[in-house]
Amino acid sequence: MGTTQLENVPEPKYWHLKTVLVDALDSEFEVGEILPNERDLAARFGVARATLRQALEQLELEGRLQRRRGVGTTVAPPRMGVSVGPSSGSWPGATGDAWRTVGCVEAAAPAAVADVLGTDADEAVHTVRRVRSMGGQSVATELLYVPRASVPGLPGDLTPADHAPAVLRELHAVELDGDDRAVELGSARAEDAKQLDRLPGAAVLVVTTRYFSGGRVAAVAVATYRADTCRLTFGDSGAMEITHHGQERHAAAS
Amino acid sequence: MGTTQLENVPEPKYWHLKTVLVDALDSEFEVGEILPNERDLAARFGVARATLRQALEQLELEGRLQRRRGVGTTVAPPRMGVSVGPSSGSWPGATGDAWRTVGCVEAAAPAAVADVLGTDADEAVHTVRRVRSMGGQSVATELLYVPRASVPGLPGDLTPADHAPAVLRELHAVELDGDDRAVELGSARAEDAKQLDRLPGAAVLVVTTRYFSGGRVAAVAVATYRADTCRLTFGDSGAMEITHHGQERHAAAS
DNA sequence: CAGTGGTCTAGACCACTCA
DNA sequence: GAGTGGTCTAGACCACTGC
Repeated sequence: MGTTQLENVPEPKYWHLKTVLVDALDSEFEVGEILPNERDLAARFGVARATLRQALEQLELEGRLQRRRGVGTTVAPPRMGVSVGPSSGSWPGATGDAWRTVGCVEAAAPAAVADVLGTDADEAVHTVRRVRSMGGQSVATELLYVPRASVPGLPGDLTPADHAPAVLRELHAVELDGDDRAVELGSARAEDAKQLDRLPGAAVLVVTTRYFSGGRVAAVAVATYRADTCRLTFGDSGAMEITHHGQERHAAAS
Repeated sequence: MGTTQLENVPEPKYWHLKTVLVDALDSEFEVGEILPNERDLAARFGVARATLRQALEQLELEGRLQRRRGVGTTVAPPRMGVSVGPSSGSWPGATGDAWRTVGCVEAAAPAAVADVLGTDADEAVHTVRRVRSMGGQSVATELLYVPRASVPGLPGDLTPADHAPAVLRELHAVELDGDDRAVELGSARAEDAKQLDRLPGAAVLVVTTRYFSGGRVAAVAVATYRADTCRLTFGDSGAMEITHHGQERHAAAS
């Protein structure tokens, strides 16, 4: 037959929608500009709102859009480059680091963390919560787990206000042999989402850092970064520090 | 009034569903076991299929589930730890690295890449495509961009089969000053998705590596890793290499 | 209060895998 | 061809923001 198989693999509508929207974003919109609302956009493209939303969700995941309930959808600025190490041989909480301590409790760590620390699953560890801000917005939250055995000199009677500083101070007295990092995709738990100004379940990059001392894991930090707004940079080697503020975005051909 | 505000913040159904499913996964299912189909699950929980799917999607994103069209939904194994550097001062394609070269073309790089390389937007660069496998499945694809200026000794007449090896060979003759990495969230383009055995749009971790030589960026690699199955590890410092094969998963309390 | 994005429903059809 | 997940629709209501 003469059928030339023009479109045997019709791509999904939301996928095509995405490319149309990306083109529009690149050519007709400025950063911070507000898009028409979802109902209007869906009508304009002749699709159901759910389909339009599927496209918007992916674009938000890719850091191209920012949506806020009750407000609207805006064009997002390029992702920020956030340095996550190596820490050049220093403990967290060293003077001048990018984190702000917001509290500290003593409680059992999650099973996965206790596993890495080598502590018992129900053993209480110092848990310091910290927040990292850049450009006026919170980009990450962190839980730093420090077993009691790693800070033997810590006094027993501490006011809540003194707890976190004391743990960090004791930590700095320990010799740090090195550290180790892993990055994976996660979704924000309710508590983290709140501090990151996102909804629960939002995509986050989870950075797990192991701090070694005396051949053991002396502390573990689990940091969750907003995946929509952050690009994590690992400044290995003594190479130049270019901050890459490209005018263009990822726009590879399919 | 005596109303004690029992549930002023009703969490979404899909969110609650997720926690129920995670508990079930942890207690009643084995890795690789196949779940009931979506229509049955939705009926069992008394929700619409779309709502059930919203929960499954997040669990798949978190690497807890694996869904395959025409087959079913299975319980995923823990994420693989994949080492992504630092490269200990060696170029890509060194003997013994984890990648398999699948082709090489000479074409204009995406704008974002040309920006980093410092080449003209329409300047053709050598583009080597590679694939990384672990445990019998493809976990990442990579495009390595090498400007002509970085491999001046490359002969002009190359068969397609010789192209990639020749580029890598020339590269190895260049002195490598250091490298640099950034990680961000992306979604798989059609071509990458195919090689990763995922659907287009699947969540991926994009690792951008800059290779420095002579004070310039001599090459750039853009690698996309399956976000559902991979945990990227950065083995900084000479610290011990623990491969962390925890029996327990992330299970932090809300 | 009007307008926004977030959640949810109850269907339908399609693309794919495998027996 | 039966059964699976993937896409899509046309509604509805809710939670939140800001005027």
